[in-house]
Amino acid sequence: MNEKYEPKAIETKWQERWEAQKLFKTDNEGAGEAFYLLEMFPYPSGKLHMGHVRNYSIGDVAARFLRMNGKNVLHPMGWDAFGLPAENAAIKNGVRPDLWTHANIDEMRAQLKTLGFSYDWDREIAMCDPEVYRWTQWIFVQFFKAGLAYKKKNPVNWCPDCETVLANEQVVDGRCERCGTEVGKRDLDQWYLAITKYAQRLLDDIDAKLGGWPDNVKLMQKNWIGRSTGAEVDFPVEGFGEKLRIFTTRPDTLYGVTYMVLAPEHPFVGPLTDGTEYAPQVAVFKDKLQYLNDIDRASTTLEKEGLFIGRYAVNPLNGARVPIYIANYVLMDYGTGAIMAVPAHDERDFEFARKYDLPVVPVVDPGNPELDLNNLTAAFVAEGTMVNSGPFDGLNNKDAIREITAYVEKQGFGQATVNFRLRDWLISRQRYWGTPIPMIHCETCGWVPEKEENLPVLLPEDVQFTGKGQSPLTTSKSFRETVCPVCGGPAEREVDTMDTFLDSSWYFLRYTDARNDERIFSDAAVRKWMPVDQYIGGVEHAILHLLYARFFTKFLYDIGYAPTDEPFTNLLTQGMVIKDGKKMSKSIGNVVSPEEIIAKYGADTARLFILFASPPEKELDWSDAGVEGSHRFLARVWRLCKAALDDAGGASPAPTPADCRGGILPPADDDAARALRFALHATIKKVTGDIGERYQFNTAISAIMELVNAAYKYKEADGNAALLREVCETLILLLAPFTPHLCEEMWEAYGHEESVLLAAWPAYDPAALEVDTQEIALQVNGKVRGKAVVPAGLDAQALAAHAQELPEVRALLEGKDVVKIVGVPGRLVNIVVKG
RNA sequence: GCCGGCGUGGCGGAAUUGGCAGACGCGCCGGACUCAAAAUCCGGUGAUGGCGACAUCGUAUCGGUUCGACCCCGAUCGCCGGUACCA
Repeated sequence: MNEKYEPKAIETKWQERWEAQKLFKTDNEGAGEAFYLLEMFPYPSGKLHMGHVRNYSIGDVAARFLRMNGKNVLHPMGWDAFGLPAENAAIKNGVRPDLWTHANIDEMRAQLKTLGFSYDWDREIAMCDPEVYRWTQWIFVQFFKAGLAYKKKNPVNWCPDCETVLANEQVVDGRCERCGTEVGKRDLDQWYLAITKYAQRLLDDIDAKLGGWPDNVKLMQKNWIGRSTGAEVDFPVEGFGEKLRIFTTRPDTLYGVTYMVLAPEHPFVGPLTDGTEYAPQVAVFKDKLQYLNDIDRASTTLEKEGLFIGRYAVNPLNGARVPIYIANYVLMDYGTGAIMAVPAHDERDFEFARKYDLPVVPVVDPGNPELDLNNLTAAFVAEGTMVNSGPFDGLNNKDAIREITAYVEKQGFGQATVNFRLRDWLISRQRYWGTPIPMIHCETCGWVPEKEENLPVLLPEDVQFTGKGQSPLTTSKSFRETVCPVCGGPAEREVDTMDTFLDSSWYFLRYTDARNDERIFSDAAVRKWMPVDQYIGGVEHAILHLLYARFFTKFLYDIGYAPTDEPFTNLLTQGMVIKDGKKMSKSIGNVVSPEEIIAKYGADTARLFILFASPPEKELDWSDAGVEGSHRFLARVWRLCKAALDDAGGASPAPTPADCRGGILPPADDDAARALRFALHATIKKVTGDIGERYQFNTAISAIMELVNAAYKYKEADGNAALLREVCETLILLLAPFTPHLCEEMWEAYGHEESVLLAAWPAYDPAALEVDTQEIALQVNGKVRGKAVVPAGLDAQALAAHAQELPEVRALLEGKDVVKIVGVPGRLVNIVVKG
């Protein structure tokens, strides 16, 4: 071993050796219990950032730990390679998107290797590879065949900057998720996936099957799916042939309806007003709304505005005649686009009623004498007793929901319904750099899928990147013109490509059998590995990616391809990397580049610091001084292990770990040695639990630091060289998942020929943790008043009894009246006294 | 607004779930080594009072439950995240 810890040479040496030995290659037939460990794959932007380093360091520690524990670990990496930046580069600089992307992939792969991550590169996939997107297209065809992919003309979210449509999920605060531009609306004919058909299952399985997911992610998905139960009720309209259907979650308030509201875009608005004196005002009102963008339209702070349209509806329950309005606060794309308004019990309706002087009829009585029901100052939305509701008076309103719904159904006025907030997934994109939608339009046969044996439908290369609102594929005549797979007549290909979220919705399945060119993956392979045992990634994917991936997996399960209908058993969402209280970003200028840190301190230091600074799921506050500290620690470990090795007579003959632990080396059995052994085995126990069960790497590292401190103390006191060597040998194993290069180098110096990754994870020896006595705290009325040494293993009662005899306790109790004594084994004795 | 989460030294964070608050690291202070510095090693470091063994206070604030509360309950304040006329 060198005198000094020099990471540069060590890291390159071991990275080359690992690669040459294919150390990280995983065999589908390999021995050991299968464990699928996955980190979210990156978009190949070209440069790794600290978020990546954190995500992949967490995964790599887990992977190496599991391997050392005898698991057969699948730990793959790939590229979410389709997407806008490549296309923008093409528009701006005329670079081919595929070349641009592959250059970035090469650069990022090299960076990942300099960090020493243990990926099986033989399974690497890039979603832009035709051999991969072939299967993305195949899945789309299966969706189509199952009736779950359809084309529909609809007002869609349109990003004027990206010049493409966006899914609801990709509109964040009324802005494009990708570029931040305000999103508008356009009427377009687009492909959808019917995710709403899976809404109930996606919701139910959150509680039924996602026990290993964080609660906040589960809640976010639940809210996003947004199930609400209620009833649809038909209101006859005076002088109009059709009934007006509304959706309500509060059928108990049906007797309190004082007006109706339609969304301005509601199809009835025209027929109800055309040719009437109200028509011009209605036109003006609708016009005004058009000028509002989505952000203002959706804002709750926008003042409610409405317009009476001159017609009346009739409440089917009590025959009340109520006016019909159109208003800006009712949306066409939820429920039926029409509501019954109950101002007494809905805040929005109340606000509107006050403004337009509409009657407020209370039907739920809170039973609060201080509240004047006939002069409400705000809507009453809580529980209460039914009033003004004919036969339902006197019921609790919760019960009335059930009773009135049943009555409505019996009378044929409507029925109980469930509504979801979740919309079908719009997947068409007017872009080049994505998976072509493998559909063909034929004048006679309509939309038909490309034959599966003809997949992939390749991206054409003879396209022009104009950057204008149409898919660049439109400009390729050779692509567009084709023949109908059904009738053989002339036909046209779909020119839009797929949302890139489709790629990430199934990539994890492909890793199980990444080189299969006949099937999306073999049954045996997917059964061997799926579901992913541990998935690790950013919480920003809590809704979009994780919901889509669940949807795809359920679908593939239903058609017999996936062995489970949930993809990810356990999920760890890692926190952001921040600096000076803000997210690292170029615009703020607080970015620390991983390359810099690796160049200065080495990959091991970077990995160690990023894991030590914070528990994985929390935010990580970057600190340059902290990095320095981590580096110092590694140098300290190096010196300790070198000294221990030299003092114990060098590497030769190389003892096996078992020799070291079992004791062919001279025994040391004094108090100091026993204390160090205790520390060693307590550390093994703690680190094993922290990595294997809790995923709390920061406390695992601090425990290792404590062991190092204890070893130094022992060494300073001229401790036994053989024991010190034994401790260091185990220390190397404990640290190996975190700082693999350093540990390989030391492991080799300690006389081992095989990689430390192939060594067995140390097991703690319970015998070393046995003690005769232990120190406990002495409390009086819950306040610590002293310490005492007591025999180990006393139960609560025996401990309390023993305590009474202790001189320390007697001293504390002088002149006091003991009420009782509480003993907590191994911890403390609390003496409760009077006065 | 609604739904979550969080609030602990100068800083990052421990306290494995009701049992010795502040582990570990950073920073700072002191000592050893050195001609000197760096590096390294050792020690100290929540606040207040005391030379001192020690005492009092202390986990956002106020109150409660308990022998015992950072942890459980109630109220308040602040920050973060999700979502938002979803009927």
